[in-house]
Amino acid sequence: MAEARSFQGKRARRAEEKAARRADILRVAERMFASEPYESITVARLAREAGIGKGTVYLYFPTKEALFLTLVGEKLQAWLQEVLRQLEAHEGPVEHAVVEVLTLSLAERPHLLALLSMVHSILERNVEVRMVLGFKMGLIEALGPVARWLDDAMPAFSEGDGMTFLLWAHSAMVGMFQAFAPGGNAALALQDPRVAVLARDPLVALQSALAAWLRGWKTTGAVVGEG
Amino acid sequence: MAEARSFQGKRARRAEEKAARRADILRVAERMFASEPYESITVARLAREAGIGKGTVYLYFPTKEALFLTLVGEKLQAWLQEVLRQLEAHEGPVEHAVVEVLTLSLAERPHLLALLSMVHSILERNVEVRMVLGFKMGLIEALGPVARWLDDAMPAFSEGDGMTFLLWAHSAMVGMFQAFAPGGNAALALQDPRVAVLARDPLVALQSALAAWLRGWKTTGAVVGEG
Amino acid sequence: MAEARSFQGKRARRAEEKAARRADILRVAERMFASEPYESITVARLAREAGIGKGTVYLYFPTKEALFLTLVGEKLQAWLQEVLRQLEAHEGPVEHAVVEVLTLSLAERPHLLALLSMVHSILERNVEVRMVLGFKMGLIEALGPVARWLDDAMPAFSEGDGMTFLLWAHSAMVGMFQAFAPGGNAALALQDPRVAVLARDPLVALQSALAAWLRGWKTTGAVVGEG
Amino acid sequence: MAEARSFQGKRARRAEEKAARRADILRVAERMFASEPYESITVARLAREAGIGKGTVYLYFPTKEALFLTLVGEKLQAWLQEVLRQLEAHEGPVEHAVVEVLTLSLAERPHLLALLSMVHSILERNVEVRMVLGFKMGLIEALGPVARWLDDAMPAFSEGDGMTFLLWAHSAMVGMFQAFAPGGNAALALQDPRVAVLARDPLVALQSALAAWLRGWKTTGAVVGEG
DNA sequence: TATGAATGAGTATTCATTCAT
DNA sequence: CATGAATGAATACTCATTCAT
Repeated sequence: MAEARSFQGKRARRAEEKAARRADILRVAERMFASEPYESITVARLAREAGIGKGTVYLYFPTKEALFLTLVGEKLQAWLQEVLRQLEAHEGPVEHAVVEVLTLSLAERPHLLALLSMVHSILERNVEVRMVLGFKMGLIEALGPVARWLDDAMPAFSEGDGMTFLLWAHSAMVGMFQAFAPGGNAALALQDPRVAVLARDPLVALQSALAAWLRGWKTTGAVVGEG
Repeated sequence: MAEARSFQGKRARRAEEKAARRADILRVAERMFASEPYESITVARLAREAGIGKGTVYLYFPTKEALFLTLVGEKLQAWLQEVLRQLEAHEGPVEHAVVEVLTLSLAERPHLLALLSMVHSILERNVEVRMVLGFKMGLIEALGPVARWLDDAMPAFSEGDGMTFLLWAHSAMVGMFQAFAPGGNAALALQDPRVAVLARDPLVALQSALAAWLRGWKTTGAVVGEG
Repeated sequence: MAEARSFQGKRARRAEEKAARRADILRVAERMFASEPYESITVARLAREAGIGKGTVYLYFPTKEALFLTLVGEKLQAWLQEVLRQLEAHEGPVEHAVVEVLTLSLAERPHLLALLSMVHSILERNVEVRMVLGFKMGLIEALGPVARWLDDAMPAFSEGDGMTFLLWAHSAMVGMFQAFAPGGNAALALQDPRVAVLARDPLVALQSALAAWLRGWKTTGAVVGEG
Repeated sequence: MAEARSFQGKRARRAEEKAARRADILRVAERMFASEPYESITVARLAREAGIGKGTVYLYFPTKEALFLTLVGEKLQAWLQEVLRQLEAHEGPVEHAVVEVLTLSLAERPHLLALLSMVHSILERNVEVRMVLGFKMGLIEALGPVARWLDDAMPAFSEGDGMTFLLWAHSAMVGMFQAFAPGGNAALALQDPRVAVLARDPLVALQSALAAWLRGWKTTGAVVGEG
């Protein structure tokens, strides 16, 4: 029995170590992504910076894409939990709170938008359907509580409108980030005064857009996705 | 095939013939993009399907990216011109017309959204700043008349709001297309009933979102340049 | 008869024009080669700078290599003619004159060495045997008089030694130029003090080497090339 | 073929095994270069003939040029070591020994001259300065002992003359090889009796030229760096 | 003659992933 | 468990030359 416990202990310790190493890898990936584009991050360098072997990365994640998809999922869930927490503690008009909470919490996570914008390009290639599905189900799980809170708290919202609003918001976030905070040469081009009218602050634009949506909200009816 | 090879062996000596061949190449590119992702399109195959030599493609476009950027620009301008035409001929409430015209004309151009969603990934890499700038200036030129029409026709719009609305709409279009009409495995995953709540019709969503924006519109002030 | 003469005149004028245009092309090629490596010179740019069409270049030279081979031949012949002229007018010891004339006249033709060093790499590829042979026969024709002059004027030389010496000199010129006046990164590397011992002035080295050969000359016997 | 594939499937984990595989690659490169020009050798074929994957080549050498530069360096050092060994064991007049040793040892290494003649064309393009510098420093290290031996053993040599003589010899070797043992169509042209006077045996010419230099040697003074 | 539009061969290199050790 | 050596697929672009006009 002592032996068994010891074995259990070992396994537990092992499991802890594994989780820690997995977290390590994700942390390194996050740090790297903060300063360089996805394509320029090689698994070899990621492993080296994490102090492990290349092959070891593949003991924890089946592919490079899966690794970053996991990262996005975690950051997204953490953000949504924080959003829910802040919403539940809000004061003043709910519409105002919703807009504020969403945009301000996003401002504190500068890389989240870049990660989110990457999801579709990543999801669409090199990841198995099963994993995409897993990600999306995790997303629903994270969105759910916020959506339900919105359904309840927003006077103009009928059931399901919370989720619709969140999906719209997500689309706007991604679209505006790509348009107003592009990378590479597009960023340089945006600095030219001749195209100044196209240069907007992504978070300001998002804020205005979300507020307008809420002001003009009209329930969309029981929306159930097309098959 | 015979049609595609219509130019083979001939030499485009007059500006007219050269423009025709250029248009030919763009047409082939458009056709190919309609059925496969950008990355899988090789210049060699594009040339073969156009019935010309690889090198000939490079007589008309400096790079593969420039070719597709030109394609997007042309389709975008054509769409915006059509939008303006329909807006000027609209009947009934202007808000309703704006939403209808934008979404219905988009529905008639099934590949435009895919092209638009590609722009940022293309612009951000492999294209010279000068060319990005050229594209963006062309975009402004095409957006301008529509934006001004909106400024005038929309009671709730102050000067500049037309352009802001169009930029928001563009962002929403791109973001919603990526979220609701993804490619590859993401499309397959979206068909699973467990994530049905994430599966929306992109054009319906866009329509509702644009309408909500207009209903809730509150002038954003004279927004110029980056905030 | 008048008509025939007129025709002859036309032909003659045409012939003159052709020669002039051919010379034009060579002059432009020479100017370009003076400031950039052979590989970076494109026929298209050469034609443009000469104010003619690409195809026109090929009316005067069968290949790019042939064009430059012709250029080398002309410069080489001009140089050897000048060398002979100066040798015939020399004063003082003949050995000294030979070395001086060869190196000083070379110093006045800064690009000749680069052209000469190119010959073998060019000859070995893309030029028909017949043309290589023509070049070499022209070379013999130009070397001949100088070689014979050397045979006569140099006390230590037997018949044939003049040509042998010239061939040795040519080899040394090419070898030393490649070693001591390289292009690209090799030139940069040579500037490093750690390899200073390898950095020599090519003309000084050539001068010393030629002088040493003459001082130590011993007739090599009737050398007739291996078949 | 079986021999070439001796490593296939194995993994070189120890430094010893890695050195062996590296040597293997160099050996294959040497064999290929013996029968075809550098440009026609593709890394893909090199790898196939070595029984390894394309990528594996790049595990051992950063570029194709670096691979061949390494090859030249190794052969050159081996040759110079052999030269020094034979010089130290020479009998009879030192001048005679120097000429004999240099030319005869070269005759036993038929591909060395081709390799050496390639160096400048390779060094001048596609290789980083650092690597050129490394090559040149290795060259100095290999030349040094021979140069010093010459300084001591040759009565006519002052300090530094040994190195000067070796550099001259190197230039003559390269120049004469290119002139008298060309490749491609130039070789064919040289067989024509009309240019027989240009056809010399490169090693015989080198031998005579070196002997003449030594006979006529006059110290050049302490030559250091560029003149 | 002159033109320039058309052609198409040709290749080094990276990097995610596997699997022998 | 961990490692890192080995793998190999995959592709835009240039430019000398030709030949229809």
